[in-house]
Amino acid sequence: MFKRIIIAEDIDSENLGIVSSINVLTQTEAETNQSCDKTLSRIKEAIIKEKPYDLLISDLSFNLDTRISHNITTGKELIHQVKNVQPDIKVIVFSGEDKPAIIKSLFDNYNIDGYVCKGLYGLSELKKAISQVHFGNTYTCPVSKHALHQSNVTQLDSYEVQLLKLLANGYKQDEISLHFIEKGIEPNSKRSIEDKIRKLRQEFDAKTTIQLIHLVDGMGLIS
Amino acid sequence: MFKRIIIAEDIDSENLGIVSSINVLTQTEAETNQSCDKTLSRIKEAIIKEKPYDLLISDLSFNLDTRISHNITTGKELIHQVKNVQPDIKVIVFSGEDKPAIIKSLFDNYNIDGYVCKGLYGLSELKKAISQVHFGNTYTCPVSKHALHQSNVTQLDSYEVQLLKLLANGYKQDEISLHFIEKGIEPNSKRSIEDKIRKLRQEFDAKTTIQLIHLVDGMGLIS
DNA sequence: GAGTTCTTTGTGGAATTCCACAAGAGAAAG
DNA sequence: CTTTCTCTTGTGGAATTCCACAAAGAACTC
Repeated sequence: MFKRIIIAEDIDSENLGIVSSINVLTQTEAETNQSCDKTLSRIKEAIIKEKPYDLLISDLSFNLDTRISHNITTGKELIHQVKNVQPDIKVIVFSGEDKPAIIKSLFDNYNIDGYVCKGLYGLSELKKAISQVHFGNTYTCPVSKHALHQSNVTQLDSYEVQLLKLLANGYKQDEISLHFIEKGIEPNSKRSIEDKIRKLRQEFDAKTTIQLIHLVDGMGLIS
Repeated sequence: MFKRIIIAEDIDSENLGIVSSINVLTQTEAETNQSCDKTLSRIKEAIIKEKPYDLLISDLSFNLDTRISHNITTGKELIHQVKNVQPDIKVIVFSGEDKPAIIKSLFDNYNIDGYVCKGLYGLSELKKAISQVHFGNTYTCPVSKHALHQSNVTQLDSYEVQLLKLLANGYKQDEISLHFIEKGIEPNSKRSIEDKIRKLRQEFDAKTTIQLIHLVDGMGLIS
C-alpha cells in the first residue's frame, strides 16, 4: 500500500474527514496542505530528501487566502506542475466537480490515475480509488463514470475553445478573424469563422450564438 | 446556546468535520442529513413532536443520489420551505459559494442569519457564526463580507433576470417581445427589449450581448 | 492520375441586431 | 396646472450576423 501520501485540499472541514479515513485504510499518516504552492514545494522537498511521495490526492478549486499571492491557483495547474517534477507519482482527483468534459479532460490531458466525486459516498469511493490505483489501475467513481459514459461527451479542440473564448469576451467575428491572422492560426477568414460558429451552433443544438456560449459555459468547456 | 441543531450537507467527508467541531462548541449532538428532502421531513417531524430544531446549517448545492427522485434539490429551496413551516428557526449557510450576488440574495430574499464560506478557516468561522447568531445577530465570514462590500454588488430585478434567461436560452429579441406580451409582462415592445439589453450591456461593460450573457453567467446572476 | 469528398474562402442578399433621433405617456416637482 | 424628467415606443438606417450557392484547394480513395 502507499506509504507517503500528500493531500491538497483547501477546506478545513474536509481535511479532517479525508485524513482520518485514509489513515485507517493505509496505516500511514497522510499530510494535507491547504494551498497548491505549499503542496508543490513539499513534493519538491521530498524528492531532494529522497523520500518522495507516492500518491497525490488533489482537489480542483481552491478558495485561497487573498492576503497572500499565489503562483498556482487551481488543481489542474498543480497536477501539471507536479507531473513535471515527478512523472511517476500517482494522482487521484477528489473534487465536487461532476461535469463530464472536465473529468474527461483530466484523464486525457493530465494523465491522472483516479477521479472521485465528492458526495454522499465520496469517502468510501476514495478508499476504493486508492486501492485500485495502488494496483496500477485507474479508477472513476460511479458518479463520474456515469458522467463519462453518457451520450458522447463533447470535447472541443484548442481552435474551437479559442474561438468560443474570444466570442465570450466580446470579440466580433471580423475581430476574431484579425486576431487569428495576427497569431497565425488557421483557418482565419471571416467566412470560416462564421462557418465554424454555425457548425458549433448545430453541434450543440443552439438557436443563437448567445445560447451556444451559455451552453458551453455551463458545461465548463471554456473555463 | 443552541440545543437542537440540524445540518444539511451531502458530502460525507465534510460531515465528520462539521459535526465534531459543533459538538465541541455547543455540547450537543448535531444531526446531519445528506439530502434536502430528508432534512425538511425531519424538521417537520420535530415540530409535531414539539421538539423543534432551533438552528439549521445548510449547504447550497447537493450532489444527489440519482437513483432516487428528489423534490428539493438546492439549499435555497430547502431554506425557503423550512422558513415556511418554521419561520423562527435560525439559518446559517455553509457553502463554498463566494459569488457576491448569491450571498446578497440569500440575506435579502431568504432571510438567513449567517453566511460562512467553506475554506481555509471555514470551521472556526462557522463556530463564530453560531455564537453570533445565538445572540440574535447576523454573521458573515470575512471572505463573504469582502465579497458583499466590494464595489456595488450588482443586483438584477426579476424583469432583467427573465430577459437574460430568455436570451441565454436562444430567444431572439422579437420572440422575447412576444413572450412578454403573452405573459402580460411590461415593457414588452421590441424596441424596449432592445433598449433594456443595451442598458445591461452598458452596465456590465460588455462589448457584445454574447459577452453580457457570459458575464452574468459567471456571476451566477441567472442561475 | 482521375474522381470523390471535405474544408476553406468568396459573394450577395436576407435577417437580426445595433444605434441615433424623436414623439408620446406617465410620474415627480414646483 | 405647468414644467421637467424618465420610461416606453416608433422609425430609419448602419453594422453585424446569418444563410444559400459556389469556386478553389487539400486530402483521401481507387
